[in-house]
Amino acid sequence: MGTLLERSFFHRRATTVAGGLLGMKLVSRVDGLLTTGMIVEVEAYCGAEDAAAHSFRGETARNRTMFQGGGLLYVYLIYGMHYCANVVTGKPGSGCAVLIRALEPLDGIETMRARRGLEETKLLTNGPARLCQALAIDRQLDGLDLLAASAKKHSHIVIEPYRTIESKLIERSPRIGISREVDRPWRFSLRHNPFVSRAPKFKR
DNA sequence: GTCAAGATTAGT
DNA sequence: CTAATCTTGACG
Repeated sequence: MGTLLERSFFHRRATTVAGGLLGMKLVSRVDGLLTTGMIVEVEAYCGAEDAAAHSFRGETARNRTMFQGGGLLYVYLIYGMHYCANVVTGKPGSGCAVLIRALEPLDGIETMRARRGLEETKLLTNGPARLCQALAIDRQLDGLDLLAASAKKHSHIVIEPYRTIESKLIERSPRIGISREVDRPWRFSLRHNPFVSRAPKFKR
């Protein structure tokens, strides 16, 4: 087991936390099955100052967790069929979070293959909804505290330090799949990592 | 109440 | 390129 992060790690700007999450290990224990992966791609979303964020227009039943403060897991359903996982950042009320977009599979790869119905390792966790399916993350886990890892809990999700990433290996680019605030370079990914969902692209 | 769009993915 | 699939938020 690795070291547990401090709450203060998450109480910073979403863009800062986003860069800090690269190289860390996302650990899932669901149904007694362990699956983990190194975070290689994320995107920052920040409340009232970011029209692309779910929290932009204030708190609703769906985005409630985004306003509960750093260190919680925010999970939402998109396109009626896919789940996406975010790490809430900032202080309560700020409505900021970091979307986990891709992982490099580490432990429990056979479990991931079974959940995804695929053999190809590269397609297991290289997308926000794909990694949720591989690690069995769904709306039931929304609001879970990433710092309250308890061996007693049937299911838990935690993040722990894994690799130190040099800043020169971090690439910033525009976020994917949004229609507002399209030029903000708030997507962070590890250069040369084959599990990044899509090659970074910039407007020309 | 009605309705279009959505932080995506898999398949043609 | 498009279907899949359904919740959410905007508007009246």
